[in-house]
Amino acid sequence: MGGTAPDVYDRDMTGSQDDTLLERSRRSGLRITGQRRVILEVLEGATDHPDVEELHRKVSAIEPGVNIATVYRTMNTLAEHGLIERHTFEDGRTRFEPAPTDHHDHFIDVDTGDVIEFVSDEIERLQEDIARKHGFEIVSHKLELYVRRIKD
Amino acid sequence: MGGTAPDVYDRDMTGSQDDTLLERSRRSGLRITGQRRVILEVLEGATDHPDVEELHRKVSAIEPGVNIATVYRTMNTLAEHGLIERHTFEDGRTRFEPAPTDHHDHFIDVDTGDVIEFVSDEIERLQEDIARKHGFEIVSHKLELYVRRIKD
DNA sequence: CTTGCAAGTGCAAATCATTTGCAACAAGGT
DNA sequence: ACCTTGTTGCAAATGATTTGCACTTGCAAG
Repeated sequence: MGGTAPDVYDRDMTGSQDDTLLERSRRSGLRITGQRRVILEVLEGATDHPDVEELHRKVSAIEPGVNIATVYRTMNTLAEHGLIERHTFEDGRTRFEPAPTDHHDHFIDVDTGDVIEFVSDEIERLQEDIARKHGFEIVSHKLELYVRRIKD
Repeated sequence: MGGTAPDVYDRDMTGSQDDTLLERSRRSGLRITGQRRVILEVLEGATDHPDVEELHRKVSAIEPGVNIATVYRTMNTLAEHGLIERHTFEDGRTRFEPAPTDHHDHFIDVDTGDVIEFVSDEIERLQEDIARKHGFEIVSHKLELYVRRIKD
């Protein structure tokens, strides 16, 4: 039974310094500007998968005057450097999350719009099998389960 | 990259009423206008999952003068009636396919852009399990495997 | 510290995909 | 043939995202 649900994300890296988005950005050679610092902070603190507008709102709450075009540009830059991941769910809007260390898929609660992450090695394995059976190798994949909470 | 032209539309008319998009649309109470007839024809003949522009191009080739807004509106109407399905892959554009009789998922060939359908009951079942384990019931889902052909 | 300059930013205008208001039109029942 | 109502064309409106341009600012080298 590989059914344990890993809901806890362990950010603690043994011995190493912090592995914040900010540090990783710096290491990627990005310039750390005032507005970027805030954007990164917000991004890191977000448990959900915010879209640009949401980010811009939260960023503006901390430091007003940051243009939304800057948020757009920053997201693009970060994505190019592999520091964040873009998602496009059914709703159309593009949403982001800090680059995950381990792969995971998403539940999208159709009632609340919430996005919840989950992992299943079994499914991952099954996907490989199927792809191979069709003569493909998997480059990446996306699994989205649009769900509704069961009430009892 | 339109590539190879798929022009064999084999329609089995054995004996009784066919189950074309056109017929199903008629049954759904939609008015069959000249432009719709063409759009439906193109849609049915498409093996790939065309986007609006692609559709409009192909439709225009058969009958010029069909406005792209009409294609957009028709796709929305068809989708509302469950006659086609909308997809949003990584590329951003919204693409369509005639409503599948049985559920399936997609391989997207990252080199060619081709979209190939596949089914796996095993995966379907596994998804149910996982959702239930998290206290959800599945409303719908989307599985996209971005793949590359294995050459040996 | 200064300083130079490329990277980053603000702002507005431009793009892209998609939608919509409205007047003209036509499908399909009567 | 007639009427009602769904459809269409067109152009203008949206909404999300990008871009040109002039102006800052990080930051590394002096």
